[in-house]
Amino acid sequence: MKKQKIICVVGPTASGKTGLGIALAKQFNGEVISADSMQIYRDMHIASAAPDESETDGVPHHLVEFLPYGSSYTVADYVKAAREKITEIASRGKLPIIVGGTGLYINSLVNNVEFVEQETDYNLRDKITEEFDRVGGEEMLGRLRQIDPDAAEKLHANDKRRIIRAFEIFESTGNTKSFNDEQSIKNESPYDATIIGITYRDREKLYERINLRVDIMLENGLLQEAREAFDKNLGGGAIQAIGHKEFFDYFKGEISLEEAVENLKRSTRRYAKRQLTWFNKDTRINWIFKDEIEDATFEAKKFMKEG
RNA sequence: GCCUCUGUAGCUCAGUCGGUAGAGCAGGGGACUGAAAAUCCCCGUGUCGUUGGUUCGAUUCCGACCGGAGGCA
Repeated sequence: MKKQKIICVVGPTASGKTGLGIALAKQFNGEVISADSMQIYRDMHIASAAPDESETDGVPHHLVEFLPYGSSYTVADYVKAAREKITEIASRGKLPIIVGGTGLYINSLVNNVEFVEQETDYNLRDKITEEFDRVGGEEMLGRLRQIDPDAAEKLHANDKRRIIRAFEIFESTGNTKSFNDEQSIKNESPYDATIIGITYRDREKLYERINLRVDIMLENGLLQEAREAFDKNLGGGAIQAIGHKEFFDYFKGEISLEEAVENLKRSTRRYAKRQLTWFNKDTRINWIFKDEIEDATFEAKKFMKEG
């Protein structure tokens, strides 16, 4: 079976993924599928740095700003939607270009992780969470060791979310997390992916870009957008976004605007660092260092020819 | 000019009754399979301003010098 050719553009925030993705789409007759866990939501255009129409320059963008602010979305939802988009784009004879910084989403898609067809059971999750809060992490990890020692071994007692999820899987599917994980990657990926990573060799330069971008977002009305999010007071995935929550303490009068801005810049820097940790271990990535080369698009094209 | 205080990790500072030092923040490294921009784990050597002296031994005591803050003239 011939594999479907796809291009992925990954990297930390503020590295220039969006621009590179668009440039490649224009030159190779492609369409962009976002792999960004925040750009999926509406009403956070500025904070999520979703591309403007002036930027996209006619290149179709998929899975961007299509969900209501307060809704929930999961990796499984993402992978399913992205696969459909890839098929659809390819059927039109165009090249699918995945652009984004959410490592979990990209990895799951490219590695063909197959999730169990099942809705998230939030009631079950709440129930297990209550139990966790009652007996503590050590006890819960001990119990997990009884049913799924392999999973337990990889987790720390403080890793509440993952311990809870392990029980959630066991109780809802009857299988252990480690069994499910194993099953999920049995089938070979249908994609022939060329992965291009973009970043700066000098971390300081990346951080300067981040700080600058936050200032620009503020000029573009970030505060107003955050204020609206604060007033909406909704749950869901979007409330986790960097760019809104950092202002909430300011709106409550607990910190100054200056402090809020500093917190936002710091959160973004730390996020970029985590993204780099994620991508750095993926040996398939062809890296482009923006502070060392003159033309990122030209460099990216070389990798595409090799692939 | 004189007096007092001060100079320790990138920053703010603690400390050593003389045996070469530690917190917070910043930062670094790692993990990651249904919340992932989330969540979790690990990481502190720095000419203790410079230079002499006392001492077995000085970042710690003494002197001078060079910075900084304040006070008196």
